[in-house]
Amino acid sequence: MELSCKSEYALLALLELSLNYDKAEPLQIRQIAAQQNIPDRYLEQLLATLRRGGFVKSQRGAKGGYLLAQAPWNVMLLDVVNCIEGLENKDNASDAVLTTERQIVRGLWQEVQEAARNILSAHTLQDLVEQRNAKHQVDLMYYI
Amino acid sequence: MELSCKSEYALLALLELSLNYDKAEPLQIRQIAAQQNIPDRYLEQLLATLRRGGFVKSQRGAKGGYLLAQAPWNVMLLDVVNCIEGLENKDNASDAVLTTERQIVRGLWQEVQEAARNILSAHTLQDLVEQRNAKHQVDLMYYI
DNA sequence: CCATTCCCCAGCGGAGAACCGGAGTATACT
DNA sequence: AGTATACTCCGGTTCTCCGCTGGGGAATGG
Repeated sequence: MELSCKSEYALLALLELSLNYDKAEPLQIRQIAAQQNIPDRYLEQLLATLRRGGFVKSQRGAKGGYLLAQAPWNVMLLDVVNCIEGLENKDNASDAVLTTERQIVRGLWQEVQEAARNILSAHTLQDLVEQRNAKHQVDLMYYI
Repeated sequence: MELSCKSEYALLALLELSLNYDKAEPLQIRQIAAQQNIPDRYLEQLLATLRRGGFVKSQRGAKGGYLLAQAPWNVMLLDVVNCIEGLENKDNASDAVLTTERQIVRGLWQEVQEAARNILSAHTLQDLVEQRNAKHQVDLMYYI
């Protein structure tokens, strides 16, 4: 389980697109990148991956950009991370001759991974949006 | 949170040393490496790290080798992984200007990490030993 | 037509993982 | 004391991936 810079960028982009979900016009890479301080040429690749994963739709040409392909409450964060991080089917069954001790350590690792996956599959993009809005409310209150 | 090959090797070595804990004589790198199919010159480095971390004691010279520095039930797996993986205090507070969205994503990541840490701190080397012995029992039953 | 925007491929610098060698040093056995 | 054994410390190599940048091409709206 990995939550690298890559995943962070992807989640930020999807969050930004979620905030824009009700509007009809697409968001452009540049806008998202500027908003979240992400290098735009890099974000482009991540969005391409997300598009291939079916998370976003793209529209080319002038006034083009990206749109969320699914409703924010239907997108589990685990799926996003898996898509972006690559499902990494490790050679866990390789060698076929794992010592008893190795099996045990591997079992432990499975446990850890599952705990992580449980958390990530318990949240959707919608949750992030709501957290963001809640936090924004608080910030506004302090501002006033 | 990372459970790389490195950590696996380290845990295997410590597990092997735990099985040897009651005996007085030390285990040599070669023996551990051969037992678990680990490249010995690599294992050497990991054991050096574990020694600096206070997990094992070394004895030089002929009939030398490694010994567990603490009782297996006192060694939390989380500590081992932290020692071997490096505590990696990321620059989470860097820039100081994290967007609201970034804070949220970071919070999510904290959640995941804590879940992983909870599991790793809930187990000690002793648990691994017991699992191993239990599994060995089963294997013997099948063998008979 | 043409500016805009996405699309694809390619590479680069740095970091870390996994691994290998060699010279030095402490210890035990004889 | 002398030698073999084994750890210790220093370094280097290879490989992969991450984060990032660049160039050329294709589609689209005005």
